[in-house]
Amino acid sequence: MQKYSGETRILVATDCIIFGFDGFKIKLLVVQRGLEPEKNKWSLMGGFIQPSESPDDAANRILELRTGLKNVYMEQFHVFGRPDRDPVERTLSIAYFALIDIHKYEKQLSEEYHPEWFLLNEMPELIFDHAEMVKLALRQLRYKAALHPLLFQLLPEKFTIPQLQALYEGVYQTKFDDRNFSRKLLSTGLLVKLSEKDKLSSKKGAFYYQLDQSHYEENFESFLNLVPNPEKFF
Amino acid sequence: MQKYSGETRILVATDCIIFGFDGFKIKLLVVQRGLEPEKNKWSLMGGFIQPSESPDDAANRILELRTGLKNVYMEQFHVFGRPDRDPVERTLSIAYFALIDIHKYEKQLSEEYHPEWFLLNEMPELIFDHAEMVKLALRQLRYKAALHPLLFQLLPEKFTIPQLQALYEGVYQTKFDDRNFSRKLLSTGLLVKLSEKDKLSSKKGAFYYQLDQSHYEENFESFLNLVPNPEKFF
DNA sequence: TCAAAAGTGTTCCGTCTACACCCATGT
DNA sequence: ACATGGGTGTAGACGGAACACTTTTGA
Repeated sequence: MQKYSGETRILVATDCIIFGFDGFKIKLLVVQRGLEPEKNKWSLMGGFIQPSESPDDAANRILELRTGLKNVYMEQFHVFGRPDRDPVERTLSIAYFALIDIHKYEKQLSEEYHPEWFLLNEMPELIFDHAEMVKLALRQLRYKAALHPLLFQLLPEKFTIPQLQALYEGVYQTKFDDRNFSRKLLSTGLLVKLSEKDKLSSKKGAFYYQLDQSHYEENFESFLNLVPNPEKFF
Repeated sequence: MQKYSGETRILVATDCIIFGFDGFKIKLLVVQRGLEPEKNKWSLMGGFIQPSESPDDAANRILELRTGLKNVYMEQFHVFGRPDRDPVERTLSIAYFALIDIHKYEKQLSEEYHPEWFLLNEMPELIFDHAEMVKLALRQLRYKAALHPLLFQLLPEKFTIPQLQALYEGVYQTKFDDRNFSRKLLSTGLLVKLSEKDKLSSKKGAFYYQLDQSHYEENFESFLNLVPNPEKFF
């Protein structure tokens, strides 16, 4: 079978937006770009799709190549395609995003491209339209996290309710009522209480919980209401 | 500035999934494919992105080219990129979807590619992975329509509440309680009651309403609850 | 004993559901 | 008069918001 003739083929890249939580703040992972133009400037982890790989495969390969991170669940969320978004040559970019527990992946991070975590409001200037991508990804994150039990994934195996609350407060840049938050959270039935307590952040100590994995998977699409008035944040 | 060397460029298409409502049922618009392979088989409206157009522009151009439809608000929703999805040559497809009032666009439809509306459960076989695209788009439609005032757009300027309910019931393939539906709907404040009644479908007659346009625009992102237990439908 | 953080109880209120019932009108 | 579909009223369950209060323990 012959090819489609007379049509223009285009470079297609994927860019990965990786949000992480270190227990206190939400951060974004960026690397130093390895090729001209804009070499050594801060950039999302990006690269070109190869002839025989799917966009999902490309995103995973590129993330590992640039940072060393493996087995991160990323979701495709938008194609950026302004014809002039890359000054060198027209390039479409399929953007992916993910959320991770920074400590859990700490050891995997390779130094080759100098990956670095930045606080959202201390982000350096990013190349091309990457700042716009981050903005849209954050919006998407807030949207999904307001409706579904998504942020639970950013925490270590065992975590306390105040930690999870800090995470939500980080994502939405606001404060929630501790008392209602914990009650709502427990009422979801997604958590299993452990006997151990975390005594570091308070005198009373907060019980550790872990995800009820099977419950979590079957309720992943269910609607939560941990964030009051979510539309306020979009 | 030179080009990126050593990278493979890929064909990129857009495909448009157009859902329509004729007052009774939800339908999908498809055309007969104009080129080999699979020429004359049923297909979504698709075509290749040109060098200097954005994906959004391409989707609009292609929709008009294939069907004659102009000024349809479409939303990008997913990239389909399995390397072998097009047997001729690797092609990525950026899928767009939209919802329209069939009657409103009836006159614009051009006959060149034999566009035709099919009921969702009477769809012919579609080429490539187009059936999968439709399935995902329908899921997306149900998701968004359960949360936001989206379906209102599918109706003519003036419409009755039972008509709107029939539309929701078509999208979710189920029945809602008429009494609660109309009360919830009115409580959104998005509708303006007209003095005229539609007497065709009942003896008592149902009042016509129209969208309160300014309200609608500012509340487009607000959350509705016209669909009980929406997670049931995903 | 006091301070600090975790977490529970309680009250108020608005919203959803289910369903009885009333309304308007063509036949 | 009565059948038909359009719509309102109402009672009970439920869940969220606000906030007083109790619990635990280190200093």
